[in-house]
Amino acid sequence: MHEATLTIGQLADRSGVAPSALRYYERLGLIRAERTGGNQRRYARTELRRVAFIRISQQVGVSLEEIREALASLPSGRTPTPDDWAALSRAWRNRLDEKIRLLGKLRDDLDGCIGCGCLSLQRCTLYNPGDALAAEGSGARLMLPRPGPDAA
Amino acid sequence: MHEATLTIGQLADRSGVAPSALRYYERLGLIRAERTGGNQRRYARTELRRVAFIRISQQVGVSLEEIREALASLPSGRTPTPDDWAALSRAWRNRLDEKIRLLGKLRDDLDGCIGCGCLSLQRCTLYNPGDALAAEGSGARLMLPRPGPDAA
DNA sequence: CCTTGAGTTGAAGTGCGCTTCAACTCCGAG
DNA sequence: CTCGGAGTTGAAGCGCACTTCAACTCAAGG
Repeated sequence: MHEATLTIGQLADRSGVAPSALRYYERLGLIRAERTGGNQRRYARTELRRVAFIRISQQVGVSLEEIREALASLPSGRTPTPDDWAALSRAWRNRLDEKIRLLGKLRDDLDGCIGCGCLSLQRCTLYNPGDALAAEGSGARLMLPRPGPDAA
Repeated sequence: MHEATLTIGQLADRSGVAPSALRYYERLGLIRAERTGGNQRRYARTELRRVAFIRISQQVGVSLEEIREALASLPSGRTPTPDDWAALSRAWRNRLDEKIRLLGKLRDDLDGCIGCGCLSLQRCTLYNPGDALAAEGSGARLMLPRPGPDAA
């Protein structure tokens, strides 16, 4: 009881993430696991934190690849300290702030567009997400929606 | 010569949405087009507004299916008036407000968690998927509680 | 030892939001 | 009338984030 490591089922239960997803994360290099003699995964408890970070980041709209890159900034040799995590979280916080700001702008623009009836026009600030984001965000690439790269 | 209707290429140029996407939207019932004798699509200019609404909504993280439902609330008989659009936009505005609120909460929680080191714990408000901050990105995924016979 | 439930793998499937392709038609300028 | 770019279709493919499946092994209780 309360052992040093977790089975995949235990990690799944505690994190709320399906085992299949955890295996998938591992394949992508987002989390790690040791193996028992019988080849079963055993997770260090710190992996719980990584999984939490992954899910939280996803809620902010970050892709797994980007999350992988972020996690790669954690020290590989030692167990990450609270400071290590704080550094990551700060970066995400900026992302959140920027995202909140953009949504606020979108909302205000939407209000404006209700009044002016310009909803269909490109010149409307609502309708040029790329420019609007690039023009103002020092935080760089934010919430470009899914549409393909050459939707031009 | 500023004609009454637009070809798919014209609509694509003016809306910034690829023709293939426009056909896809039509298949899903998000936009409509008349046909020429030769079976080519001709779009009423009001479709521009629908397309704009679609793209804006996607930025807020709404799925095409939900957008379809929203658009279905527009009057089918007549051309939607500014008031019709305003009603839709108001609903979206609420959505934006809610989303902004959730992101703010996420940010504050993240701050709190940096301090308390609870990033890995379920009791952390960050980690409660119930809020379904659906994020944008590839298809709004709900963080479904794991399917399966947990209860069984 | 036997059984049972949890875990293992690679491969294939799913859903969304499209894009690409092949094969064909339309339409307007010359 | 010819030509070529724009348009048409259904079917297939893609990228992401997973899930499901089949076939198998492991681990622990009786």
